[in-house]
Amino acid sequence: MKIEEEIKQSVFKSEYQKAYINVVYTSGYLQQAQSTLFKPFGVTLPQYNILRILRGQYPKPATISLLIERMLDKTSNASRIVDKLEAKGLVTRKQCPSDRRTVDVLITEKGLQLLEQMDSLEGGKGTGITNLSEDEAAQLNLLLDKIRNK
Amino acid sequence: MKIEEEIKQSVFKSEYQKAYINVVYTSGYLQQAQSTLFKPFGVTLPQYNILRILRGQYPKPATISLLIERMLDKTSNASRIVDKLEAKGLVTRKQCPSDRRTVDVLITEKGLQLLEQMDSLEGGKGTGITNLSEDEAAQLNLLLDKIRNK
DNA sequence: TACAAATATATGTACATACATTTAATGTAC
DNA sequence: GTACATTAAATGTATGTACATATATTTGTA
Repeated sequence: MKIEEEIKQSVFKSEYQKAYINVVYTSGYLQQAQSTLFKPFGVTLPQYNILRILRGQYPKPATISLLIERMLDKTSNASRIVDKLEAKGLVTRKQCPSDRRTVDVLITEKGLQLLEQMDSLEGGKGTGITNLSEDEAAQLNLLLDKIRNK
Repeated sequence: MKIEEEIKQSVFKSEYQKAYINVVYTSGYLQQAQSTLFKPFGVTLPQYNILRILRGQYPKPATISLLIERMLDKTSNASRIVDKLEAKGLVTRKQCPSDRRTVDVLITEKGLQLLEQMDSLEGGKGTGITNLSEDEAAQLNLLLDKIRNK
């Protein structure tokens, strides 16, 4: 559906303003879809993202700083999301001996197994961007990268 | 900057997965920029969005349902955002006489003046999508609309 | 009319975000 | 080596999101 219909606003100041709203709206749309998909697994989207980063590091641990650096939303609070994951037994946290300010966060076997289950879900229909051709997806990536050119 | 560099992940499962992450990341990037811009005015982004909808209706009031329908994030809680705006004197809320279940929310003079100030900000550099040509913005809109084709 | 279903809004709770502050450990200048 | 700045992580607080539930009102229907 066109963005005009989605938010029932027919007039935009410019194609730019429309694009801004469209990016934000589509992001919400995609995240909500994925969040619904993940619900049965008992992890939220931010928690899932942290788990994926940790799997990328595995079997090395990651510090909180590294998690922040790689998170999609850099201003979010990694400490507290790791709290939740730790409470569920999906990660462990222990003080790093060489620099006692930092914390080694490591995904557990249980965490790895959970991700594997969730992968099978993603493997099928994927990320929600199923209506585009590969070329269109690539084109979209170019345009989005260009937006962030500082 | 390319999304690969932004989140320091060099490998994606597909152009689709990359596009998903890119949409979400870029949305956060744009919103954070706008939020920073708006900070001095003492309203958050969701609050600003509600104010804009109310101005669109002015001098007619809007119900909470109408606000939800037009909000970018439809699952958010309009009632509580209106609470905050009311506390700041930017909107008024009163029970509608013809249907006492509904509430008439109306932007105040103070709210209109605030928006006008903020417009001047937006009017200049605009929405953050300043690196695209008009054609590219239009192309982006097409691709994003297509993603949401159910 | 009575009464169940639908609608509009508000509220409770868990989680996350945004941003400032705190605490502890490390690095560096003198 | 003490003093001060820097860094890493945690914590406090206000706001917002997601979702379930509650409350009041209206609508539809037997």
